[in-house]
Amino acid sequence: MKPTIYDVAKAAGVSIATVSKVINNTGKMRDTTREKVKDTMKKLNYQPSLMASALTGKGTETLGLLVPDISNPFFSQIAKTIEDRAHENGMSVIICSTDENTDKEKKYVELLQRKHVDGMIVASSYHNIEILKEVVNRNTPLVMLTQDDAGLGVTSISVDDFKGGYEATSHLISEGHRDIAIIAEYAKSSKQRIYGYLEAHEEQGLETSEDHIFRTIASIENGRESLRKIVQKGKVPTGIFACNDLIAVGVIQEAKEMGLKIPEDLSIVGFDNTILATTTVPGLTTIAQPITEMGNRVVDVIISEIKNKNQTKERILFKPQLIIRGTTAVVKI
Amino acid sequence: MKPTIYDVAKAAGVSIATVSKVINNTGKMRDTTREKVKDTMKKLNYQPSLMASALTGKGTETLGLLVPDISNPFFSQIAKTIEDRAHENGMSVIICSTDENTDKEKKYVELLQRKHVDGMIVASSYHNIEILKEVVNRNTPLVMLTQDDAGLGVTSISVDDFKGGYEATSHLISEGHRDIAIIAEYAKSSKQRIYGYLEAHEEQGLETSEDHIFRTIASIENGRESLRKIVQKGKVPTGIFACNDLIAVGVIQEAKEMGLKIPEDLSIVGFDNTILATTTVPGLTTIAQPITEMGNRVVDVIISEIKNKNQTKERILFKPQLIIRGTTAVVKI
DNA sequence: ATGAAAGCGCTAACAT
DNA sequence: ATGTTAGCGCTTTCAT
Repeated sequence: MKPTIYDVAKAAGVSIATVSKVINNTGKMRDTTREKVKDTMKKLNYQPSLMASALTGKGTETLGLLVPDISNPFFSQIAKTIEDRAHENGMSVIICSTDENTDKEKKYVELLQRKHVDGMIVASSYHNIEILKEVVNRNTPLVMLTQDDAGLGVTSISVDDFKGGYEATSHLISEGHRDIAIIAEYAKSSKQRIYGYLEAHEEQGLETSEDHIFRTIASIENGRESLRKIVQKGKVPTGIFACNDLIAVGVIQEAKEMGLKIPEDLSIVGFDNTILATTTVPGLTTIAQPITEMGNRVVDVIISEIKNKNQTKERILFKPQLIIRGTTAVVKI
Repeated sequence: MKPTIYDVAKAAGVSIATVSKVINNTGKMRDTTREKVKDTMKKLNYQPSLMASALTGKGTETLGLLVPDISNPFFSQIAKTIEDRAHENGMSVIICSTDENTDKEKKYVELLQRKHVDGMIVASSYHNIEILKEVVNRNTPLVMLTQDDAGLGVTSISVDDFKGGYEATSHLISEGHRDIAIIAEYAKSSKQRIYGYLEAHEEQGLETSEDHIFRTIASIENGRESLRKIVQKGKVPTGIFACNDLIAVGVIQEAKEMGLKIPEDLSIVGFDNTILATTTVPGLTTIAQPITEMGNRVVDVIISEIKNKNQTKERILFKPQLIIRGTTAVVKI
């Protein structure tokens, strides 16, 4: 079965200390010895146990990533860049989908701690703050992605949600829309997007009303349902700002089934600029998050925190970018 | 910092053996003792180290999952169900995207072994068979997903690719298409789909030619490029069977830019039935893989292999299902 | 019913 | 230059 350091030592005729040294490329020794050990490692197909070494104080070289749902394209896309960057740095990542469920979050966070992950990236939004605080107290580097720091005093990386909401809404307003609904998520980030939505209206001296603000959880089905709710409320708005692409797609699909023409009868702006935004017809006008940059950055940050703890914490906001495609147009009079 | 079993033992006034027993719910002891220990575990917020226990022979409660690319919706969707099912069974999963790169596969497989994963699910297609053999030899349960067993003698779970290819093609043929191209991947599964494509033709006494078989790697961009190549070759076929939805979407997009009407000028069938198939316009006719069932099944299998090794190995084929949407129509005369 | 102690595979000080 | 040894946090057998 799996050879251990002892097997290698015996086969190479040296002590385990020597083997350990060649594994870690530390210490000094005769070149011939090093070669001999390397050879026998290869011959035995020896693979040092990361668990054993982690137990002696070294890291586990694994990162934990908490997302709401890995099957949501936004998260799978960002997970991919996180994974790539992590591997470039010799780390792998355990992905957990919380389904925006506080119990699951708790369970997964504890699990990740028991697995001794070297750091945790939290891109999931429902929080049991106490749990996360525990993590921080226990000195496990933790950074928030797509989220504010929830009062934890950790660094957070996200897009400028306020600005994104502002730009999405301003675009609609500039096209003449005066009756704009917003479908947000429950997450904090959505709150900022709502504020941006409000700000854009206010700036133009436009009224807003609670009636135009809807909330749901990200999924195509929920997007459809939201549109149904909006329509039930009475007058159909001319524009909808959906706080993510998944919801926007749902709105598009439902609108079509209702016989609403897009963008003639209804303009839609999404958020995220995932792969979905390019596959709808018309293409989805949306607010792009710099997914790759954010993913890379978050692992850079967490790795530097792992290397030398107590880095200064920051709140990093990336610039959102309005991508105009076909789901928005000048409002019909 | 993190409390250990010693801290708990000391605080509770018992030995670590006793604490271990309550952690694992083994052995007998006075109820009061058990309670006392439980209480102090709670008070100290103690979380047993999985690494330490793994080192003593228990499992790591971790599964490794190798996929070509987690940002491909098919894989992120199946990863989600795998993750869910795994967690239901107290296991978490480390996901690695190989990018269909043999070197990466090798690197990740070794990594996963060093991390002592209890089992590995391989849904990635380019194989360094030797590496995988090593895994099997070392007695780490391994099951192939979406792939045949590559001569490893392990159980494999996939859709019936041959049948899927046959049905996709037959559908096109039944709509009157006589000039059908196929865009496949390099994977083994694609080979089966090609055979299905061939079979469907043969059954109808229709000619086929190598000229109509194209290969690429799954991505929208490669789908677009493939269509360009097909067009360059001369006569544009009336039907295209793309071996996955991503490629199909690329074909649709490129076709539109070329001014080709879908399905009037070109009928398209995809494969997978991912979220993308519902967002295109028209909706994508595609071959559905039972993603949830396959995902659940694969973890059930691997878990039973982990529990009692040497399960009988099988080749499990799920039934594909043709989902007719809007990208296919009777051929124009 | 409870505890002492050996051992899992490795690292890192300390000897030689 | 190389080896000895004491942990790391836990499980498990064997005593008590």
